[in-house]
Amino acid sequence: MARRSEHSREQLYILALIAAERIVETGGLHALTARNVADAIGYSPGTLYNVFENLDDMILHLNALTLELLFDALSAVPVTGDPNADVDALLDSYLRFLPEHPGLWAALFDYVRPDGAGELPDWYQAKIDRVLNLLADALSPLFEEGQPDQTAHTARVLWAGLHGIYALEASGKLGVVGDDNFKDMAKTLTHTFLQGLQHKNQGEKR
Amino acid sequence: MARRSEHSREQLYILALIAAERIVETGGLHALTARNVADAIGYSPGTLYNVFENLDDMILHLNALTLELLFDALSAVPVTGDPNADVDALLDSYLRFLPEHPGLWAALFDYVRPDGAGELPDWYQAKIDRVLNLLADALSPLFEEGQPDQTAHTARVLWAGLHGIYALEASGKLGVVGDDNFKDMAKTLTHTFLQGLQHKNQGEKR
DNA sequence: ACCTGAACACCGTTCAAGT
DNA sequence: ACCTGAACACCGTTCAAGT
Repeated sequence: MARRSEHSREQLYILALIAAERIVETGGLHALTARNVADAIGYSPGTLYNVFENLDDMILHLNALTLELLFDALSAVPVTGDPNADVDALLDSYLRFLPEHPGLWAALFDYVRPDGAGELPDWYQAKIDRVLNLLADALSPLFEEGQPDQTAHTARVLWAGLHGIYALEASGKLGVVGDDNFKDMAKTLTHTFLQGLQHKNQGEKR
Repeated sequence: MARRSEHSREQLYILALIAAERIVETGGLHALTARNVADAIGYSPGTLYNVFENLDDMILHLNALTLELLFDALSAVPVTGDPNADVDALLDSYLRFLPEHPGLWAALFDYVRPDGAGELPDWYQAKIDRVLNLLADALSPLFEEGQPDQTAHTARVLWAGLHGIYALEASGKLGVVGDDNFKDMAKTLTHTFLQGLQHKNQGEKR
């Protein structure tokens, strides 16, 4: 049968990702199946495997798109050079982004890759690094020059911490909570953490 | 057929959870299926549904057990009343616990409940609260009396933050990393956060 | 009362067959 | 070259039938 070619490979790619977002937005991560995506774009399951290696690969591409959108949102905030103000502005932008794309966010962080999936591909790694670098730049005035590793490490810690709050709080894993509580917790973490960074030198040696 | 009753309901319950731990330890969360657990304990899939409501319920019970084990480990650390020392001791105990039970930990935090699963049951919520209270107790000297809400909130933030580091770092979602890096990040978060708490009053108003 | 195992409605993935 | 749709080996869950 077939040879429809009503859409190019690139069109199928973007159609699939748009459908995937809608599906996960509507029915959660469990609804994000190859058959559902295929149905949504009017092709057979097999066609997806012409565009993506497998479902894991498709979700990876979806998540890469999310990281791009987040990068765009975060890179739009002006940098003043004051770490408190800059991190706060990034946080606000982040907190605005999340509720606009709950499905994408769930796919980015709730999705667990199969055991044999191996390391993240370089092109994906680069998208993560780009976001982390924005945060590291905002934090950098708190570190002496020539401590890029230390700065990057700190940015990763804060980013991971924020994710943890999202993962536990917004998904209800800590129990009874509204999702505005998520914002409070994110702000507590960020402000307290920044405060700690600024007083690190006065503290006792580890 | 059947009516073997070689094991009581309680025996089946514990057998299933032990098998579930071994399976997730060996083959990851994706291998944790009703059929695999049933095979491992020598019963048919249907029997599991006699003991548990469904697979979600089984994993919830597995996770409750993990929280109990963690509580036991954490509650064994002596409390001195010095928040720095006490939180550090809790952190060390936590960091020792994780690598001893990687499978249990993956089930606790990587498992995403289906959308229709509803709120966490009270008995499960209680297990979470018990662990969080240990952390809140250690932090309490940093807060004035009569601020139990503030203390609990802060404990949740730190706990969620640590989880985020585990979730992103130990699962490779931030990219190239060894798992000893996880410990470094956990310590950075905890120490910086504690430092921030101690200097909160001197800081500028939010 | 307890357990089985077949059945139902799903999965991800592959691939011969068609155009 | 591209797409289909059947096929394979799986899922979670239910339930008539057996002891």
